Amino acid sequence: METIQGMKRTRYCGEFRREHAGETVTVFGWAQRQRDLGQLIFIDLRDRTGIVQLAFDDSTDREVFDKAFAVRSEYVLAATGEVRVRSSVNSDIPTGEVEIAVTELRILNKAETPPFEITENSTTAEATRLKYRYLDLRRPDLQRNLLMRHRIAKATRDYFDSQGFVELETPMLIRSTPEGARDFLVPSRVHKGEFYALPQSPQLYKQLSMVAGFDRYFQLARCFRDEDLRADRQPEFTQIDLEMSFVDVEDVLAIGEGFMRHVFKEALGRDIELPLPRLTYNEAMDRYGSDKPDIRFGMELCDISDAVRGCGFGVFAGALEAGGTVRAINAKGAAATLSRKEIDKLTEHARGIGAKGLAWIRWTPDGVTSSFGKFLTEDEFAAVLKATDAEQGDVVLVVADTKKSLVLSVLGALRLEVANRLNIERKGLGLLWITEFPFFEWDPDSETWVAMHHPFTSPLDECIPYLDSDPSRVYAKAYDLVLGGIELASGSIRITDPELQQKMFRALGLSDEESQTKFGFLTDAFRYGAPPHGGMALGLDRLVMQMLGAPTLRDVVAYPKVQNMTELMTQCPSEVDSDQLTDLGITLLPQDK
RNA sequence: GGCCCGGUAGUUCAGCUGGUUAGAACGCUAGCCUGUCACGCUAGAGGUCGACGGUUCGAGCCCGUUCCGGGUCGCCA
Repeated sequence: METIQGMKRTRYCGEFRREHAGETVTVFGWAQRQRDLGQLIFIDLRDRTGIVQLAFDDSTDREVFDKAFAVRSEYVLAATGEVRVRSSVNSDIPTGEVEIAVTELRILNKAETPPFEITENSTTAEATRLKYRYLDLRRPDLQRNLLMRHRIAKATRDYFDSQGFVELETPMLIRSTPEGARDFLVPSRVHKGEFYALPQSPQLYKQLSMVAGFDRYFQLARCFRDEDLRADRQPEFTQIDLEMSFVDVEDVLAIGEGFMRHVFKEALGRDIELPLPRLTYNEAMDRYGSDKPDIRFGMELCDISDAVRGCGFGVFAGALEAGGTVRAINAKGAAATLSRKEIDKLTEHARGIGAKGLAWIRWTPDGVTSSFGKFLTEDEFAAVLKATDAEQGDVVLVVADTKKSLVLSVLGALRLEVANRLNIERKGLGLLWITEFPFFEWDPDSETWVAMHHPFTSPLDECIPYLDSDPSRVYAKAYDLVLGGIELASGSIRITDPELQQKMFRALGLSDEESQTKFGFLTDAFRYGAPPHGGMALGLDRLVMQMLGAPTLRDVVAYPKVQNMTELMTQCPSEVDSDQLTDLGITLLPQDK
């Protein structure tokens, strides 16, 4: 092993071009591959910018040549030599016209054979790569992803700074307010038996910062939620968190749109047309069966209730009589792909998410087959075909239920499932706002109205009279930003009227004492002059994922956790010394297993 | 917690109806090779078939349990 003493990098590996020929340079990096041709050795030297070829031949000192002979994959090297034009050009790489004729080579560190090759588009199982994440991160695709993440974060800070936002850091050790997601708890050593929580979001602090007069706040905030993972959900993640004073919904949306335009332009060079399309929550549910609709393809839901009202099919008639609905999606041209067997699988899928069943029409060149056609009159069936715009080649999937919300959500999920199975092409970014969310949703378990948002969300002005009389008619000044079928951002205008806030707490079943204990500091603050304010939070990880077209968040997070909430590299979480627990006043209960 | 998919050399995979000593490619090791760039050629090493138990004369293959990884539902105000 040798030291780097006296050597200084001239240029990164990926930067060498024909015009550098003749220069004497020093490079550092990892040996991607060594090719030994006997009297001739080549080493591909790699750093985060790319690869440059080191050449050793009969003009090379014997000692240097022997050292090159001993180089293996992933050795860490320093090399000095003259840049020269190659006798045989490699047009596949940007540096392929030149090579470095090495006069000094130092092996800065050796490397064991890595458990998988450091190459782009690795086929190695993700679990293996995550165990050796530091090797995985050497791969060009992940390097590019994380460099892109850096650029996006930089563009974010630039944009909000240019719009007069101030970046404030909010605490990581905060009071637990177990309303929404589960908190991660941190035991207090000084106050035994008491706990901090890690923030699920800086929500309350950013609102307090508005009371403090900062007017416009933003932060790239680490957030923590102790809930199960998904491809687009990690237990810790980064939010682009912002809050603005003296604003209403339109002002926040304008900033959000301006940000999206800026970040897409800066990071991808892509232009976004403003204003972004908008759907109200109800429109989104009616047309796509989702509050985060993927609008990059069609297959919208259609209401066939009128076509089948009073028909002889008990499932449809029964649902409608009980105040339900019958809706359908038309998978255009899917008859060839979706066999009876495939439809059965979709039926299973639909049952799995709450549907009682799935009715269908399949129109092949051989004719129309249907699970329910025989129960309908010819006119009724024709009306269904018309309402769903069905033609030869189509498959129509129908869901009926007494609960409209169930019908919509099942069809919304089937729409995505079918689109995936058919490999339907997505066009555009699918960027849009969802507005006018309902304020409450009915929870059949507790038989109460529960908030769809946090309790500081302001109702639409015209809905305030219905707060007590008819919660179903109350809509919120809340909005989501959807990108390619995932919820990218969520925000609202907040309540600043202490009386209205109290009313909200009560409407959500919190007693005055409870709300005072949990949120007293906020309501107290609001008594000292709270400006009207609102904001939103955008998932940075999800933004990067969508901008790169990555299939999972793990591809854009440097050190992600896997589904069971562990990290495969460091093996956390882990047990701790009993001394540590004693210090915290914690005794563990015996665990199963 | 439910449902679905997967686990065989370091890596990616094959392995028939349960039947002799579990194969291939890449990687690795050694030798040869002066223009390679996925170098080439020759030889070699490398396996707890995730684990445990069961069925069987015999299990990589069948059954049960379990562990690990992925997707999804619940959950995520």
